[in-house]
Amino acid sequence: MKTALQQPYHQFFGTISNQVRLDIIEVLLKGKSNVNTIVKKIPYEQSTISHSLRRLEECGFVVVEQKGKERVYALNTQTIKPLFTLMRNHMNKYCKHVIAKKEGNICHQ
Amino acid sequence: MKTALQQPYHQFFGTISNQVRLDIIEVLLKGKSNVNTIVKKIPYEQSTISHSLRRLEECGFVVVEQKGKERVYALNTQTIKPLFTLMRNHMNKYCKHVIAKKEGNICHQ
DNA sequence: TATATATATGCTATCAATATCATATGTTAT
DNA sequence: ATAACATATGATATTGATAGCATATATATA
Repeated sequence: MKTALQQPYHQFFGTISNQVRLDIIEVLLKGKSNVNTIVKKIPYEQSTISHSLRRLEECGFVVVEQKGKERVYALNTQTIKPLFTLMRNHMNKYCKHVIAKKEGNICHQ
Repeated sequence: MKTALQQPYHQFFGTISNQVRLDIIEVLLKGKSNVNTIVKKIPYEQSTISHSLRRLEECGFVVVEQKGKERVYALNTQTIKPLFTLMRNHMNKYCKHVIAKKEGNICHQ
C-alpha cells in the first residue's frame, strides 16, 4: 500500500542502494569519466551502466557533459561525499557488527 | 554480479528506501512509540511493522527498550535527522523537478 | 553519404524485496 | 497454571527492481 507521502525519499535512497550504481559512484569518486571507461572498470553491460547513469542523473547525483562523441559523467560530490561520511560514521558508531560481516566499503575519504 | 565490495551501503540505504520503513521513521520523528501505536498510525500488518523495525534496528536507525509487555522503539535521530536534512537540501538544489511530481516529503525540520 | 564509434532506449526474463498469513514467544495478571 | 495481551518469527505468494539483449540514436570521420 502507498501513502503517497515520502515517495521522493524512496526514489533517492533507492537509487543509491543498488550495487551497479554504487560501483559507478566508486569509479566516479576517482574523477569524471566517459561511459566506456566506466564499462571497462566494472563488470556490467554497457546498457546496464547507461540505464544506471540515467537514474543517477535524474536524482542529481551525477552531471553529464558532451565531449565530441563521448559523454563525460561527473559525480556531484556536494551530496555524495557528506552523505557517505555520515553513513560511515553511523556504521562505525552503531553497527560495527554489520560492517564486520562484509568485505569492505565504498568510502574513500 | 556481485563485487563483494560496498555491500554495507546497499544494506543501509536499502533499509531507508522502503515505504513502510520510511513511514515508521516518520511516526518516530514525533517521538518514541510502542509497536501497537505505530500499527494504528500506518496501514500495514503488525507483522510487517515488526519485521521492518527489526531491520531498522539492525542498521542502528532505531533502538528498543522493553517496558512491561510493550516494546518501545525510538529513533536514532543522531543519524536520521542530518541525513534527511542533507537529502532535502540536495533535492531542493538539484532536483526540484522530481519533488514537484510527488505529493510531499518526510522532512519535519 | 556511408561507416565507425559512443551512448541511449524499449522490452523482458529473472531475481530479490516485500508484505502478509499463520504461528510462536514473551510478559503480566488472575 | 492459564488466559489475555503484545510483539516476534518463519514461510511464502506476489510484487517490483534489476540487468541484459536487441536495437535506435547521436556524433565524428572518410
